[in-house]
Amino acid sequence: MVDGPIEDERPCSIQRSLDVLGDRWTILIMRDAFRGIRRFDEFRRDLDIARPVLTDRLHRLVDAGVLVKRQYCERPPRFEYRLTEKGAALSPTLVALMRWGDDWLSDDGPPTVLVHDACGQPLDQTFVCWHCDETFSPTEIASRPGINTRT
Amino acid sequence: MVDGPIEDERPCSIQRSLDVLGDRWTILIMRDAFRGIRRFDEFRRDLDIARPVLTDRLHRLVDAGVLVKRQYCERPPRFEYRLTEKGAALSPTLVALMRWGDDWLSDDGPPTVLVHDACGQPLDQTFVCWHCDETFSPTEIASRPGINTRT
DNA sequence: CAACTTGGTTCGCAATCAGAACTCACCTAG
DNA sequence: CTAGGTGAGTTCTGATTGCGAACCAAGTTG
Repeated sequence: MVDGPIEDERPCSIQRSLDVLGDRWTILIMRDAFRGIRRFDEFRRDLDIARPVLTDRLHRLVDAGVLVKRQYCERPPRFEYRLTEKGAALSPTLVALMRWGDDWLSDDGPPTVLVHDACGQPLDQTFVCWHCDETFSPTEIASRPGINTRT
Repeated sequence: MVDGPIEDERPCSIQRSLDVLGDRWTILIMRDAFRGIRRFDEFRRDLDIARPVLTDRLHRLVDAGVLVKRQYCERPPRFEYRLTEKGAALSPTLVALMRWGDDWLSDDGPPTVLVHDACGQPLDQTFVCWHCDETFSPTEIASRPGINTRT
């Protein structure tokens, strides 16, 4: 990313995203949700997180609309936390984090490889300009102020 | 992302990435670094972060090889923190976070728009399979265990 | 010389966290 | 019918971590 100024009077979107995701556990909880984990105790065991903290984080994520809590069994009462559309939209973020870890922190090769479901070949994540109809690298990014559609 | 299992005995790459980036300030510091902020006091003023915390985070980022501390002025001694190649490689992650905030947390339009430098049109971030030579959506992702290149 | 700037370090207090124990509703085995 | 187990928490207690304010040092400006 070219380091042009990304000034903004309104809080930047990274800041807003981090207001939801920005603590030590939340992103790991979302990762687990993507891996198909749904129940309180599954999260707890997988992450080895203190119960009160997990309770709090799940509630926050539900409040943020990223997960939904759903009772899937009346008797005994059992609940599950599922990704909403908003939560599922975080996949590019998690993929980007995962790939950075693969590329820069895993000297013995990536623990897990993401592949294109259709052909089984490793996938890549790129920037694309639909106007020029080409993919390009981070060095070709510029930025400009957004248009406030409300005003 | 399809919720196939992403099991791994070795710590997952998201976890590893978060060991470096996973606290309330670090990603914001990196965002500022991308915006061209380099000096201690610039970070401090922009983020409104406590000095001891900033000192600590900058040192950690330098230790992690994501920033370098460089003295650019002898008298008076002045330092700057710059992105390394490893740090610059985080741009897809920051872009993904920013776009999620734009799409799901900014009801009055994105504060800042990233564009393709060559044409000035908004960019997109996608998954691409070079084998099939096509871009695709998160629902078409699968995963498999990585090959341990060492063993 | 005094005041100011940059880039910190050292305090003490406050919020946050982890761990263990407790609760409560239900289910299962004996 | 009781004993024990599970899922999904809540409450209580230290221990960490974070923060704000103050301090410091090197250099520069008035």
